[in-house]
Amino acid sequence: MDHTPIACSHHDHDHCIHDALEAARNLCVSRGVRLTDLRLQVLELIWQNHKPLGAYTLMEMLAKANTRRVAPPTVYRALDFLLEQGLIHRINVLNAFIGCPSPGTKHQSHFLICRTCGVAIELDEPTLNQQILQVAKESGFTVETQALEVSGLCANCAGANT
Amino acid sequence: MDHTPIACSHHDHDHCIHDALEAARNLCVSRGVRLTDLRLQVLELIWQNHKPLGAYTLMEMLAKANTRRVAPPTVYRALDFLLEQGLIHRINVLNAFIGCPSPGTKHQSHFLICRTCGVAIELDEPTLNQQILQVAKESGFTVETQALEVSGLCANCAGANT
DNA sequence: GCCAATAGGTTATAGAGTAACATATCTGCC
DNA sequence: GGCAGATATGTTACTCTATAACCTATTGGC
Repeated sequence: MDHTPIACSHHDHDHCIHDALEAARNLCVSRGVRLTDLRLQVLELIWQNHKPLGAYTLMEMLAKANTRRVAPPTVYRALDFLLEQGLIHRINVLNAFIGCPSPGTKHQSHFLICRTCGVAIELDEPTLNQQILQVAKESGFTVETQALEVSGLCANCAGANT
Repeated sequence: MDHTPIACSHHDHDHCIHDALEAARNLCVSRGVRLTDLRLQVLELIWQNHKPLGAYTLMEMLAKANTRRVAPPTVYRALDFLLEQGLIHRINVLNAFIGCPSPGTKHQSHFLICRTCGVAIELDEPTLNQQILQVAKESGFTVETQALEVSGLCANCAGANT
């Protein structure tokens, strides 16, 4: 059984971007929070592809897109907002950020990360989530957040090496 | 079912330290690599408790223990060695390092991390590991390393709040 | 239109990690 | 023992990541 993830396959990525921004707008309206120009722009840049982007990379991209140059706190505040709203995830192992394809629902932040092409594939496996919660429970541990970061080679990159 | 992890219970921690250092010495001898004074000292400091320590914290501890002041590359090289030998793990979400209680065997780096007391509990759940590998396989992904970092409250800290 | 709250701008600095090169120490070999 | 090559550590400087503190601008409700 081999289900190639969207992130790894040829696809209409404009569609991904459009959907993500649309979902973000709706979510922010329904929650009564403000998706400002800056926040939207940062989210759009993050969605440029399925690869996590660092804060400083985003700063450079902002500087090119706009005339204005943005200082670190500005971009970090936008990132903090997007994280709080569950619109993006932080990939700890890369110090980088990636868009969440299903904001508004539960986020366990489970990723497969390719060390060659840099793509990060978000998993949605309730069973895995349940098992982690179960294991934690057995240790008397109260789970607040989870971060599973599996590093290796995606199907494309592993295939190219053989 | 509730198995309080060692890290969270009262225990003879000198025993933990002793065992860890003994295991490290044996492992290094059997592999023909050099567990130098510095590396041993760093490992010992990391094992002071069951809480991850940052590289700069370790530097300060080294400076206090010895007269000599150690520069970042020195401590990072020791940490790199210990990581390579599987004697410690890196906790990405904390930018910190913690001793591995079972070096020499497979390391999946699965942790429960308490945000209050800072303790990090290493899990040893082959079933969980298998499931992660299975999920990755279904996406055609070749796993090289895993990092599961579950944050929340340990049994002690959760109990103290109720 | 005013006020309080929220968002963004600015400067400076803290924290984490590494590159590049110099020196020391440890082997194995003669 | 002494030498050579490999391994380990010291040193300086720097890059990358993130935040503190303070100020200004914008927004939305009254």
